[in-house]
Amino acid sequence: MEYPKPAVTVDIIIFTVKDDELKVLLVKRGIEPFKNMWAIPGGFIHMNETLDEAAKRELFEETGVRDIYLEQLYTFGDVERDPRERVITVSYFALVKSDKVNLKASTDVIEVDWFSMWKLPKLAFDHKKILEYSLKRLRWKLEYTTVAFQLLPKEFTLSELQQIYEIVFARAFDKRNFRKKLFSLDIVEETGRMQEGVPNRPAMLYRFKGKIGQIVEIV
Amino acid sequence: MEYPKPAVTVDIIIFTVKDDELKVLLVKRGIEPFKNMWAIPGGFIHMNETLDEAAKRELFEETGVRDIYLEQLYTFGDVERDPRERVITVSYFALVKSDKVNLKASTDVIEVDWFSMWKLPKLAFDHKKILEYSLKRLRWKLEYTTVAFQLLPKEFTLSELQQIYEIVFARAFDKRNFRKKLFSLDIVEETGRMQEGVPNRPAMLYRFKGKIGQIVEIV
DNA sequence: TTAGTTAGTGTATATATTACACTAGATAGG
DNA sequence: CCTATCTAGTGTAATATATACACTAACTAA
Repeated sequence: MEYPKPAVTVDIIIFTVKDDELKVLLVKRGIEPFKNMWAIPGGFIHMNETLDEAAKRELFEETGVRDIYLEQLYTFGDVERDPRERVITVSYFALVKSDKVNLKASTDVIEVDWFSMWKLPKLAFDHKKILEYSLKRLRWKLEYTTVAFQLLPKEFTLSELQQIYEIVFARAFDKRNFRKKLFSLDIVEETGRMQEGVPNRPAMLYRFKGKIGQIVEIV
Repeated sequence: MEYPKPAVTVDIIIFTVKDDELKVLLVKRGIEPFKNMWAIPGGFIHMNETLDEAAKRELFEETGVRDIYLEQLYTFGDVERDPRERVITVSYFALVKSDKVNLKASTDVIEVDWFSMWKLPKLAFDHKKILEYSLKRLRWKLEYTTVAFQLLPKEFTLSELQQIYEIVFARAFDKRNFRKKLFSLDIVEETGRMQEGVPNRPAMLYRFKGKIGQIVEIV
């Protein structure tokens, strides 16, 4: 080993939509530096796993969820971003259905919780910057690809889908235009079944028939 | 140092348009592994520089060019991508005007040259994969941002600009529609001066009046 | 039976995209 | 100096896409 090497971590920005809000999963650190402060979950990579594998492992450790939409976001490598030593972090972002998630404090973590993107606590390291960046990417992804369906169950109503978009973009869309555009893309189909147990007119249930992440302009 | 750490490099995909072709700068390696094979230029990061700084330094070392459009592309971290040891590489891509570039073989490099993207030699490491990815990003960038102006001198004709697009996308655009769209974006202005010394009708010279990298749909 | 709630639907207007062909201004060569 | 060659520069009609907008339908709860 000729030269000193930086440490390399992966950080996973895990988004969900829950209680009509865009939320992100944060962990309260149990160790220094930034002990007792909230941070994006992550950890050091192992020498025998790829970056994607490290990200999947971390995601599973934090949420118990596998086989979810996960993509590399950006690599942050400022010299002083970790006060202990040089640490470069490869960030990933993931979209999960919140009801599938089993929050469990893991090693070096005191507490795990969902936070509204509009009411974030003070964050460790440069994690505020990372979250700002990830919101931009999330919006881009929803606008130009089909990743939003990751946030919905297999069968969903069109109003639920539209709500995801309204929550992430923090603005309203026109119902008729939203549907017109969606149908023109030919990525959803009727299941033939209706909502049950709702206190108002039940909506048709649809299913996604495209490919997650495929590039189409949705809104 | 508690855990083993991977080495971290930056690789710079340096694009130019030259002789009516999209070209990429490659170096012939002077050391093992992959000695005498062509590769994307790059090198290990220093402990006291950020990733962006490392990329700028490498770019300058290979080309003598500074202050050029440079952006992070993707981080590649497969376990076996370097046969010696675990190496993670953060790739960047840069756009340069080829006439500003001063090719000079640097440390561990036998030879430096431009290669057409359509006639690439066999490449070291996973560099073929990296170049394929970078072409996608390049096209995306030209389509949705103003980075193409980085490939042109301060004053240029609209045909020269259109040619950049035709070369990168490997297809023809309609001259009238290309100009109509361009003018509607309000990102170029006439200089009032004309081409000189051309053996045909001289074209108006324009200058870019937008901001490099700003997001606008160009084609 | 009524009030409250969400589902579902169509049209007209404005804007953007596409396809397409000729004239203008310069040089080079006979 | 005339002609051929080359690239510059320009407009319109047809089509496709995006936007703005309001009422009726189906269900539950009181």
